[in-house]
Amino acid sequence: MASRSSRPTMQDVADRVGVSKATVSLVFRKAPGVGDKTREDVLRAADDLGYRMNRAAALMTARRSHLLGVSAQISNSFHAEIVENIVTEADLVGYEVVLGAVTPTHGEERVIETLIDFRCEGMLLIGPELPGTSISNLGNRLPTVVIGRRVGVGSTDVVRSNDGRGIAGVVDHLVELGHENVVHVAAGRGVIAGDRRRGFEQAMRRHGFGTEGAVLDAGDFTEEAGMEAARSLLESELPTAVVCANDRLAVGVLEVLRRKGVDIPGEVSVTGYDDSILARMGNVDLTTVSQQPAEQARQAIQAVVSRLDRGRTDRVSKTLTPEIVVRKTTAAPRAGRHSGQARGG
Amino acid sequence: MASRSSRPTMQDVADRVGVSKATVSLVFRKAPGVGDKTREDVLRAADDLGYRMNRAAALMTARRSHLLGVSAQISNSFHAEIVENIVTEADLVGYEVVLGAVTPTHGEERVIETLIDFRCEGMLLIGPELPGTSISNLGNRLPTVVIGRRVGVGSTDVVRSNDGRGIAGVVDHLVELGHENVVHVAAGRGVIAGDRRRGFEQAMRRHGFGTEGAVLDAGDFTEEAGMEAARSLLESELPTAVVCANDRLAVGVLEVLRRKGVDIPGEVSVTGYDDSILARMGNVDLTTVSQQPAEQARQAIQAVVSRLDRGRTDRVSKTLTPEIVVRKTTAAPRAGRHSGQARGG
DNA sequence: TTGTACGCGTTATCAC
DNA sequence: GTGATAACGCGTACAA
Repeated sequence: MASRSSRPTMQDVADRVGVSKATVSLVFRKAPGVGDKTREDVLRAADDLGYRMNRAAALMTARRSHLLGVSAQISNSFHAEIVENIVTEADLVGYEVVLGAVTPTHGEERVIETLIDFRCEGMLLIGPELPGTSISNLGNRLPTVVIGRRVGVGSTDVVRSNDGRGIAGVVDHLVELGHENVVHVAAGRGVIAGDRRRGFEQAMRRHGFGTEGAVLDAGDFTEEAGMEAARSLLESELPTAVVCANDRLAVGVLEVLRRKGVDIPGEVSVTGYDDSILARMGNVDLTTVSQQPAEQARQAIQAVVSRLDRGRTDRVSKTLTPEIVVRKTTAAPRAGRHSGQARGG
Repeated sequence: MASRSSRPTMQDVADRVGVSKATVSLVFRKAPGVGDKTREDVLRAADDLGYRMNRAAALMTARRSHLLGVSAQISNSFHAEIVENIVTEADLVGYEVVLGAVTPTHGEERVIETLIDFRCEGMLLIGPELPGTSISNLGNRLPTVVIGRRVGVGSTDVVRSNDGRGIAGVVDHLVELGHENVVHVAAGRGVIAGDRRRGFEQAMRRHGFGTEGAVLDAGDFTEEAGMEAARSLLESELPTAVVCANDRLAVGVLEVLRRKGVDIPGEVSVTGYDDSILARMGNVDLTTVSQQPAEQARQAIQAVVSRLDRGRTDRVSKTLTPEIVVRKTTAAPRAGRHSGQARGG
């Protein structure tokens, strides 16, 4: 009897049916070249024995792993939403996702190395803050898709939404409402933060406003940074509108302003970016910008898979057009106010 | 020269130093029995060659993998917060986390099977909705810790916060404020939802109120379910307070009530559960219950690791005491109102 | 420290 | 077209 103490192996299944290991392997990989009857027998025997393939063993020699690495900052609900869509899409094309969580104690480089160690064939980076050269190097090692930001160097695939245009839409909206004194709460020196900041500055200048002193760098994309930025704003005369680099910052800003009794949007308008669940719900009702996470996930999977399964080699760079979502945190400024920090140009 | 086209192997490193594979293996596993000079030589050679261990190969024969599987619903920011803490804690004790995302298209069973295939030695389930017997079976296969819920059967380790008591604290708080007409928005038939629902009913009865018609089942823990529940509440006379099974439900409830012009907490008080970022921030300011995610993560890691590294065999069941966090969505009911749905008992 | 026998699928290559 | 045989991959474990 082929019942050892440990788990059944492929050989056990083969013995039971009276075929060779190789045949069993073919059956499990759904490869052609096995007769219908044999195939059925193998599957039944495997089922009887409770056999499951040993992934470590398979991974060791197989050319393909059908594994995709995804690095994301899961505390960001926008990232989480993209991840969910990626998992679904990957499933549809026969791939499995290995998810690496980027946290304050676990940097992106480390997460990526781990994903590679797990033999991922392709890599999806959600909103990476890595330098472009690092991303480019990674892209040379294996098919990589950057989601949500620009990459200046190299030939890595990119799926993103036009951040500059998204922020410009927000500025246009505010200017239409009559705002002249607008401040941007930026999120540090990363590429995404930079694009949004530049988008803000350009839009302001286009409308004839200066940008001197109109940008306040919160340092990163968290609620805490937003709260800190708001406290800093409160130290001098408030602008009539605050354009935040993402929803989390906006939520932090709202939190602090509101606690100080500032009426939103009566006294100050506030906007976010991402249209995350945070923005859509519960008394926040944030005017923000949608980045179509589901669509970005779909395109990203298409991009890796076309390289992996169909040998595509040319660079894909897909830029979606973001859409402003006007909710309740923006309104016309109070009459009689003068512009303060943002001086006319 | 040992430069093949493919990646360098352990043998390449060994050849370069003039030692055996076995020695190199020992060095990389930080095992004792290698002289200091040899160790240094090996590390330097490995560095020169750009050698990285082949995890698949190691996993195939090694007794230990030092991998922990974590199943979580990352769209839930409370889960995400626990995951982040787990990653950090695992790091400190020399383990790596493999994260499985539970989504609408990816059930828990499937996620867990995948984690096992990856050779995880221990499993951490965050707020699982699996039947107790499935969890118990899993616990018999490998060290498992359930986080955030009770498990009636089996001897699986559990780290949780006392949900019944948490909800009771909320009810006490509302009753103290003078509420008599309180409705609970429940989240379906899962264990967590059940505990909270029962906690609600018991607390109400303890205060002398009936529970007939005082529970509205929203079906699950999402914002959408909360919105639907709120619409249903609006069809008849509103209660003076709504106790939701978690923050996401509460946020959905708030969203709909507020859009209908209901004053919170003037007309209706609303409470959540989890003290997630959703509750803490941005105009929501939700009265809720803290479950100490960092502490739960810490204890959960301690639990698996004590089984894995120190051979513990007795069951661990740690129940933390939740703490109510009173914010701005609860207040005394308007004078002159009569109790409606929740009839006195 | 070092041989060296595994472990468990995969992938040629070969026979019918 | 079906299936078998055997070599192979890359560390680990254990005896020497």
